[in-house]
Amino acid sequence: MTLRLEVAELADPRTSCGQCAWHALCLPAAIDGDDLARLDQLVHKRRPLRRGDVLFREGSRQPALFVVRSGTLKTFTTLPDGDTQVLGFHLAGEIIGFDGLVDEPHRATAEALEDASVCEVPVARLAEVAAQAPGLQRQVYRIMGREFSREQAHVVVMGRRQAMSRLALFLHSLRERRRSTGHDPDRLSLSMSRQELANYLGLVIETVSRLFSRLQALHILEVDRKHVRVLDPLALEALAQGDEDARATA
Amino acid sequence: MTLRLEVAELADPRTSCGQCAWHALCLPAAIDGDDLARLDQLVHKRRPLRRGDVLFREGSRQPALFVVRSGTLKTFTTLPDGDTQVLGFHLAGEIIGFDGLVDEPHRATAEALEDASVCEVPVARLAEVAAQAPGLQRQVYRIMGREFSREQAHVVVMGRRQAMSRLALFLHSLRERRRSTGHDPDRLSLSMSRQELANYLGLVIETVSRLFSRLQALHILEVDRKHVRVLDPLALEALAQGDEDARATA
DNA sequence: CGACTAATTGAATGTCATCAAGAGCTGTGG
DNA sequence: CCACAGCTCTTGATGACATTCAATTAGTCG
Repeated sequence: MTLRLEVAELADPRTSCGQCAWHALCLPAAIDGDDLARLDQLVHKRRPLRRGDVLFREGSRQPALFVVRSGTLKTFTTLPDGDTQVLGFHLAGEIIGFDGLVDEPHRATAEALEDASVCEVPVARLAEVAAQAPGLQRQVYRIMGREFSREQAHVVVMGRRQAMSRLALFLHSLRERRRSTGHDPDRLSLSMSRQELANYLGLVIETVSRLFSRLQALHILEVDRKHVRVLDPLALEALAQGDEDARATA
Repeated sequence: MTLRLEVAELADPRTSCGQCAWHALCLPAAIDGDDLARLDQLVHKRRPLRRGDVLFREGSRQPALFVVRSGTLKTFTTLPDGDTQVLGFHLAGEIIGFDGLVDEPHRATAEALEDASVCEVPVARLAEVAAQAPGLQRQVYRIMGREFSREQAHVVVMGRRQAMSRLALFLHSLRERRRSTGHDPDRLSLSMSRQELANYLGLVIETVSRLFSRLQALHILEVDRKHVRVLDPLALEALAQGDEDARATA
């Protein structure tokens, strides 16, 4: 049974943690029995989101974590001058909300890029249960470390000074995420707009558009709006590392 | 008694958590009595570092957090092509090591930029104690959220497309950190090299050097090697927001 | 079908990287 | 103490690449 086949189940708000497809990546990994039952109870909302819906807003206090069950969300922050910075795109299986963990208001706004569903886990009660379930506690730490690394990866992407390298690195990370969830890594669906992607990468929309065109001309990608097919992963890797004259190798 | 006067105390490896100047920012905040004593015991190493010493290395497994007591460290990661990316500069009072929290190897290397001292907190035993001390548990979460926000701030800096804006934003954040520890926010000491700063900002060293010269010519800064004096904070703010023609307002 | 938004493409400008040289520190040994 | 080597940092000239401005096309929704 692959993950792909479980879309219907993922959309069902009544699925318990024990049955959920994301079990291994999520909080309940490594716990069972009574602890699992308690966790299941405190995950009190499994709410559906429509495109554009806001899950939490900058400045709000709402100490909760959200597990993305299906769909994609973005998080972004607003600067004093009104500009925004996209901080991340969050695919199914990922967990967001660490920025407003305790007492601190959220520094980011989370918005659905497409129809999505999430589980809400109140931090206060999570902490209670975790205190009595060492396995859960470890898993909370593990996931935090994972999300922390994801942030660092974003910094690495933005640290590249060649626009092509940034986009290639981003596409590479998307491939990895697809692979880790059992999907075809060469078929990517970009749920964000060009504008949002450009912002995430620290570029302007025209540059991103041109890069996609160039990757298509080089027969490295096949681009159709939001659907991208990776024809030459090796060339993409080369570009990610800054080999500006990478040609299609296939 | 200001924090400035406690340098000697900070350097003393025998200082207990309860007496430490960073008490309020660190793990022991909001706990006391027996819990504090237990925490104190598990913080088993208070080791001094010399410039260039490596605290932990990329790929190593060593589930521990490190509290910077004095001095400055940098964390960086190495890319497949050998390039490095500086991920952060960590001043006294900050806590590092979240990227290798559980089971996962560290993705970053931590190195002292100057003589420094840190407390090491083994994660496994921290979790044990935290399970019995809700206040400590909350504090762990709080600090994680704080460090998470710091990472996001780095992304925001790199998201700016004007080099001047990035540097100004960085200097602004340094001022904030100075202020929050009770120091004069207008006297900054850059413990990192120009190269490391440039890398952190996603720029090359020459650009950073030119920016400092320009800020000095505009009478916004007074720069002497690693010592920077902020003459015009308002102009700096303006530059951070992208007002390219900010002039000294003082 | 028509209005609106998103994305692409083109031409010109500007900013930052690159290449290169020189100045300023730092440390070492005679 | 000074001389010299090695390093970091600064400054200048040039060019590449991303941004900006502008126009067109494609796609979406009423």
